[in-house]
Amino acid sequence: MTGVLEILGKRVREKREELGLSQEALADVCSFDRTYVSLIERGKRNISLVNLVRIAIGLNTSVSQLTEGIEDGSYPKR
Amino acid sequence: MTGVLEILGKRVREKREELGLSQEALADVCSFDRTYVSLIERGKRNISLVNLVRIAIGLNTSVSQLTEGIEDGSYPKR
DNA sequence: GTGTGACTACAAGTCCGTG
DNA sequence: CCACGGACTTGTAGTCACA
Repeated sequence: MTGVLEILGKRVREKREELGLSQEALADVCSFDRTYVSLIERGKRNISLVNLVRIAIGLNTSVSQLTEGIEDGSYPKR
Repeated sequence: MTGVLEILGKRVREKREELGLSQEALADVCSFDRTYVSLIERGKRNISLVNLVRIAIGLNTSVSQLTEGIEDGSYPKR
């Protein structure tokens, strides 16, 4: 019963490493702080939709791909 | 360029009306305030991922469906 | 039944640093 | 190169009275 944020973070990390980017490099592309990318990947931040789009673009993917199947068995704990 | 929030709001409204729900009824299902649903549908709120999941569940759909193709601002696209 | 502005509390996000 | 922390500013969450 992993939370949605952990699932997303895991996918972001996978995608990022596929592209051979460091957290800093990704942060640079998305104009995020380097520590923020770290927080997202570890599921520590409840990312907003517009930032989700920025990340998706930086990873050369789409929001719907990043969030595919994310609601199954993982209702947010608020 | 139409913002991603407007696109999302439009889809939420479409889905909601398809189900024959009022904003109040949807808000009830998602445990949101009635006015918050209104804000989302009008694209006035940069909704977070966990709330996106709640809305998706309340609408009997998925986050990835709601966010399909929103990153390039090309809404209808077919 | 819905749109809107305003409001407060707290999370998001930045910037400095450390091991 | 990354995890993590402290201190800080910006913005969202969530709600209300009223249009």
